[in-house]
Amino acid sequence: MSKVNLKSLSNKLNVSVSTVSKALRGSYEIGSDTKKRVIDMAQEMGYTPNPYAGFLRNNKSKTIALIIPEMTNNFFIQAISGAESIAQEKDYHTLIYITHDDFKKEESILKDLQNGRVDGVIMSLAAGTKTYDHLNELIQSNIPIVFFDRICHEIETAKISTDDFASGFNATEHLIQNGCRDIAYLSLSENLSIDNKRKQGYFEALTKHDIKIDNSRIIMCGTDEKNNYKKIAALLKSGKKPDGIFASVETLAITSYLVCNDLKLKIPEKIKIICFANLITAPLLNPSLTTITQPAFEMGKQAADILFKYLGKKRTLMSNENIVLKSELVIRGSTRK
Amino acid sequence: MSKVNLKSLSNKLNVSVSTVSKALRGSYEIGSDTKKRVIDMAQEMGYTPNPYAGFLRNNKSKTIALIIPEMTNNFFIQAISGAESIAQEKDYHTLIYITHDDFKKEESILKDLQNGRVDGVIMSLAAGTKTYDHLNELIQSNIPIVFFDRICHEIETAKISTDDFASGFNATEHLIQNGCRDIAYLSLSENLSIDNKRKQGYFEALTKHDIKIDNSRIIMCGTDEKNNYKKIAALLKSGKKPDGIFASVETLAITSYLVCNDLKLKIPEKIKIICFANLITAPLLNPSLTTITQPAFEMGKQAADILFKYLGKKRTLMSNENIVLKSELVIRGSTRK
DNA sequence: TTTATTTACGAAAACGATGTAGTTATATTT
DNA sequence: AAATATAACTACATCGTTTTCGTAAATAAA
Repeated sequence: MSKVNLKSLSNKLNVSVSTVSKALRGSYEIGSDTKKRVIDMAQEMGYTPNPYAGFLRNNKSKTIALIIPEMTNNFFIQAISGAESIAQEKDYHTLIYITHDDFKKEESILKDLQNGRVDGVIMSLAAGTKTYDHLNELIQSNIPIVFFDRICHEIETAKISTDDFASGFNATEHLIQNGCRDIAYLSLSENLSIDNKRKQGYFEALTKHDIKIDNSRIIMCGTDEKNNYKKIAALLKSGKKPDGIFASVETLAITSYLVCNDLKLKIPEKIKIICFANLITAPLLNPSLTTITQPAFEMGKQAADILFKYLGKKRTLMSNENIVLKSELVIRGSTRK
Repeated sequence: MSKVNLKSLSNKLNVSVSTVSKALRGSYEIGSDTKKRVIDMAQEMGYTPNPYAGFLRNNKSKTIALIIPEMTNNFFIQAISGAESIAQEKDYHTLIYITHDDFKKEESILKDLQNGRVDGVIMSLAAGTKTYDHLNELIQSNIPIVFFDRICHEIETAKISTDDFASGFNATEHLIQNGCRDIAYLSLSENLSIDNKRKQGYFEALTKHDIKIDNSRIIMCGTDEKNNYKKIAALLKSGKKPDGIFASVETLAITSYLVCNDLKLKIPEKIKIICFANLITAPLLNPSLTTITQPAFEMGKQAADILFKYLGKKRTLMSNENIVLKSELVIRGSTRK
């Protein structure tokens, strides 16, 4: 199958390459009969433009990048699903990158995007990210970034997040109201602002209800499941185990459930669990899991919307919008009094 | 930030563009001192090559496409996760497309890929796909396709699947051995070979155990959750409801659970459920869900491996490999006798 | 009829990187 | 010293588009 491009079309039709190009783009410069001839022939020969030629010419790739920390978290799946749906609507293509919460990987991915491979980036920070030079460099290369969920306050750009402080507060207060007095907070990473805000909300609720803050109840988990299991198991095996667990992310709640299963610790009788999660199976778990559920799909959509709004305009600076959506506390069996 | 490209580098260094290019690619034609000068300057100015220029020149994009039917299925998430991990290893970029099980969408996505946007495609067919012209066209445009799971037998290329017939047989026999005599099969789509094979396995097991095949027990579900709910609810509300359900995909089992919850139908006492699934929460459900679990991550990896092996070689035809991995039957509470 | 305008097209220069085919020097061989 | 080889570079065409700038013919205005 020989290549069909503008040149081969122009040969067949005995017109110039520019005429073919203009005809296909519907330029007013081309007569309507010629236009039809060209379009028909293009159809017949199955012409599709070489995307990269156009990108090179216009410095526009019609491609965006989605950068997420991991795939084993329904929140991110739903969020990229939302972003992808908008991209598809806008006839954009979507590159996906997983950082596995590794700073080095995030850095190298961004570097790879610097020279115009994408028109824009939608991302959520890796847990391991503490410095932001790589982000600034990308923006200085004229590639806009929209953050969602794990946003970076230090960068001036658009950010979509949820009311993490309030949610952390509500989750904790919900546990307290259902009888918990000694609540452990399972943290994913100290680097993440969302984690810190959730934790601040947790502190605030404890304070409000006159419960002494005990820093040993902040369990520093991470991305290594086995390690998390060990830490949570140690917590729940200890003599003075907590009566409530507030897991900052989905996987930590799942691991907590597994530990409780293995230790034959009854939820919610012996310990109550609440968790940030977008699990479809949350209502079907044993017991059903009380969650703070973020509007993940909507967040992805809005992130994409903002990005495309910006891409439509010409080269102003991306504004420092800070969109905050509300999460929903869905009360289920795991926190029953 | 003005653009840094070969030309701007060559200006700074007072050498030609070709020298810069060759120096950066380590050509033997360039003296070692010049080489160092160039490389240092490139480093200093933060040069990264414009990807599209190279693609245009070499007709290679270092990009692959992952095309999947949906994201609300952990199988696909794990599979693309596996494929992405290999792509990242090989320094390839990964475009992702969701067909939402829609043939038209699949068709238009493939058309969009035809002119060299990607070097290869890894995909799973949409449930709505019955004709394969769009697939053949892509291959004729010299873009190789590797199928996984929802493979297309009609196309000569590499395919990664699991032992669906055997799994269907085993799942059904497992139900029978635990006392079921009237098993409903929840089908996703008649178009999909995997669905048909699973169903054939189901038939075979029924026959082996002298259970009459009843075609009204084949419930044609689809991608519309609400509709599935209605159909399953109708099935379980009817006077002669089945004593076992074999769900061909994850979501159908989840919906079945929801229906049973709402109808207060006890699993596994009143009805047993088994399902193809890659749910992390399967052991935590109420009751824990017996699954046939496919090696999804491994399938994605192998699909990518084969694709890259082919991309490494020069332009032979893609061989008609048919790799079949084994799924695992994980017995849990939902099929307990 | 002469001059301006419109219509419909073509030539050619980008976009940025690569690689072939020169072109100088310098070094080596005869 | 002349011929040849080698080292180290440069010029330029190329990939497939898009787009600016021409330009010729046809039409309209003077």
